[in-house]
Amino acid sequence: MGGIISNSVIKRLPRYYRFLGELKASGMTKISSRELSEKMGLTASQIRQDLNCFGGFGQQGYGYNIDILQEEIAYILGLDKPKSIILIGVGNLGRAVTMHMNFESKGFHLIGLFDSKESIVGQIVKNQPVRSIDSLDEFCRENMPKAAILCIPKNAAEKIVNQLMKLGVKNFWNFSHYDIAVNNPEAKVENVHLGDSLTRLSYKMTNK
Amino acid sequence: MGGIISNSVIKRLPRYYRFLGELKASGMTKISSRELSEKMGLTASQIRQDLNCFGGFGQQGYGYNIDILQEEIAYILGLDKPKSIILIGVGNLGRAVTMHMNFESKGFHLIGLFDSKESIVGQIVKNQPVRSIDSLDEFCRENMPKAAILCIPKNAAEKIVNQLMKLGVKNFWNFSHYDIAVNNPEAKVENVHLGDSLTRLSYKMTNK
DNA sequence: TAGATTGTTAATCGATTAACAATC
DNA sequence: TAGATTGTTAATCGATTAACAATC
Repeated sequence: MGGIISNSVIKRLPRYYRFLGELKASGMTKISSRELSEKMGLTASQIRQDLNCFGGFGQQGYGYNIDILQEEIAYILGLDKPKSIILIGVGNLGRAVTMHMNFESKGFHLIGLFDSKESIVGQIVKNQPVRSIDSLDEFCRENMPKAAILCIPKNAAEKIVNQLMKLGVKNFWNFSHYDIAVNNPEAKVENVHLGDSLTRLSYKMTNK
Repeated sequence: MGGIISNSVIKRLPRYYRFLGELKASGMTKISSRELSEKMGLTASQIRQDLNCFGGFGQQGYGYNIDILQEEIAYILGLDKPKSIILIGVGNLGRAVTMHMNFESKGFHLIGLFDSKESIVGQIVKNQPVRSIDSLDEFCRENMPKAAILCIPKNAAEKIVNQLMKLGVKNFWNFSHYDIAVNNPEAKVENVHLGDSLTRLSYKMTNK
């Protein structure tokens, strides 16, 4: 426990967290690796391996306590830690992300919205004013956001990323098609590439 | 060539496709695996292994012809095949996906929008009327869509998925939190789980 | 031809699965 | 105690990297 958790495990953790939440909501208090494996479509072996990365929370002959396990995963994922975040680009996608996402449940506080378009600046979205991109420097120096959501086109993204990196904002939820990680090794990036995702669906539909 | 392409390779193909498109747009006609590896942040070895899954398109001492390679990847991904798709749930997210995504460039035709809300049905989004979810059966029998985009809440998704499966719509671009694949082994599913993605960003920000 | 770079095999690395002793 | 189920080690499987002969 406390060791290095592999990337493969990390990718599965949010899903464990969700499933445990549902089990909890359904009134269950414990579950075995076998039961969970059937519900999630994984092997029991993999579940035991995964959960053991961060210490033995199961009990032989009994299984896992759902409450304790979920709390532990929340801690590993940092969901309990407050994290401020801003969003750049309040177009269709940015607006949807702002409205749709439950930031608070993951410990995020969305503290600012920015856009470059005259017609969008000043609008109120989810109780927040859309600020001019020109005020980004000042806002960041005052409010020190920890992360930024990029809902802007590829060609605008490079400049904004450089600007944000200089301001100390080095964590990105990246919906743009700009490849942040290749050019900024110190940045932490989570990409959501909708185009690539739809492309993979095309592959799956085409091949067998 | 023509053999089984592993899942790991498939995940990388859309990105290859994009990078090759950019190189083409910049006027280049050929590239070596080493050059491409530097641009993409991969190893040259991996690129050669990946590209060889579908036959030898390189030339020793020369490299790869960008045009030919990109076309080949497009073919593998099925981007050239016309595929009709409908979207269920024209809320913030569904609206953004409808407006934002370039379906045609991936061979998709978005042929119908559906929602259950009185206030949304009848609206025009991207030149298409939002239809009542009550007309889904009739529409599918008439138009035989190949795939569906789900932008609906988890609790509505199970019913809709069952309905669509019965109608022969078995390919899903799934933005809902309903786990289609676990309950429908024959379905082909590409998940976009924004909550899990933001959760992973939380992890990256929290841990070193 | 000489140089470059692929295609491909072999070596390494990591992740998943299986097995079982420990133990609740 | 007996039965169940974990924690953990070992075996298997697959993916990535390295190496180099083939060849343009």
